[in-house]
Amino acid sequence: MARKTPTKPRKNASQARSRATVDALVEATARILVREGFEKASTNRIAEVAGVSVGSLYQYFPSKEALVAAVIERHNEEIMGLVRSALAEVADLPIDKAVRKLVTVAIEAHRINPKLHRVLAEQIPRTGQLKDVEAFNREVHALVRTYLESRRKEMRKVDPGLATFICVSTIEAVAHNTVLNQAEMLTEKTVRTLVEETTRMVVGYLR
Amino acid sequence: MARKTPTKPRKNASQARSRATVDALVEATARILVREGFEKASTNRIAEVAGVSVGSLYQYFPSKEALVAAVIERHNEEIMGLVRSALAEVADLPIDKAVRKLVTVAIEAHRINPKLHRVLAEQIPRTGQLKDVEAFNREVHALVRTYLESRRKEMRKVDPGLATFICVSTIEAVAHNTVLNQAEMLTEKTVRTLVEETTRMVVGYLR
DNA sequence: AGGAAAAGCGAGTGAATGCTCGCATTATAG
DNA sequence: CTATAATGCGAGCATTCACTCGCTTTTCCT
Repeated sequence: MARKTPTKPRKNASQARSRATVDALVEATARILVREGFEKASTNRIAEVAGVSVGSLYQYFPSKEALVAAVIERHNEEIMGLVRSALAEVADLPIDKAVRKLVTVAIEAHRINPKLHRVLAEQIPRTGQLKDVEAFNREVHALVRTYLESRRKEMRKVDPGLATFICVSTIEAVAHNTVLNQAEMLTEKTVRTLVEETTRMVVGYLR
Repeated sequence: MARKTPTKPRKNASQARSRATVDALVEATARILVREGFEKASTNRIAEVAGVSVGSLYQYFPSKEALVAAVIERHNEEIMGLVRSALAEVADLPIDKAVRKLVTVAIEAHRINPKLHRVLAEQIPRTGQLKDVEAFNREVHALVRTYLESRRKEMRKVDPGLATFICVSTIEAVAHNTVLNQAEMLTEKTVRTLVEETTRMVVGYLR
């Protein structure tokens, strides 16, 4: 005997098969977004690419939006993982070492899947995921700010909130533009130079 | 006697009335994008808001995309006007004065119409306007780079291309995030502090 | 084995929307 | 004033697409 009504309206995957279906759907959505663009990502096409029927799609996702949201969440978790562990790793290092690490990680994070990152950035406002992404942003700011405050001795007198804002904006922008504009023609040497220069700028600013 | 076929397929407005129609359409598109969002910007709705019929719309714009492109172009011209004149004004000034001015102008440019700026930024890839926006970006880079090269004496040894990239990215990001995140609660004092801090960072980096 | 629940199916529905086309109205030229 | 071009109109066509529903197949449990 099962809980609730026999026809569960939606969500929840209990058997292994259905979990695979859910994964396939999310994966297919991501692939289509990257390879064919947002407009081609119709529910029918997603189901087709996932090797699943539309009906099944709607058993796990109440709407197309929910699918895109799932992709966004997966991608954000991936990035936040990198950022969190970088900041933990860096907690006891002096400012210059820490900034260098953070710049490096920012670029790495953007390189995970640049095209997906781009498409998602464009689609976030549409999915009502703005709130979640803002939360994600606030977490980054809070973590960086905490670090900066713990290193006040090495720094000149600055408003920590303002300094965090400027540093995070700068690092994020350099990483973003580097990966998205300069396409895939990024030699290791170029990246290293860029990291050095950005680090120099930020560190110079902080002390 | 007129040139060409009597039924001109599209484009071109010769009489005053039709120029007004074109303007109304572009203006209506911008208003809808800002006030109701991209998805509400159907051709029927645009025509309605412009006080014009769909048929007339299609006499001047071959597609919905073309309309959005026109809005983008108008907005970009507005911004480029600011940027060009700022860079001209700044050509003979030392680095610190110049950077301060550029940061100020960047924030001003973003404040022209923040909501429109946001919506357009999201929609650009969809309209095939990417190329035009890249051109616009390249112009900014070229102008800044020329300035920086003319001031080499005041600077440490840096690759001018790299320095331009980092400076433009930074200034753009700070302006962007300031206007888009901090909403409209921007006191003049906050803005001034931000300009000072950003200027300090960039100038410190350059020399 | 057999029954029930879970998972899967896909043709079909209804609504939205980009765009066309034949006609009406307004402006211009002779 | 009249003919012709320019501009404007808006009902409706064609298409796309999110989503539903009745049904079949697979899995689980005893």
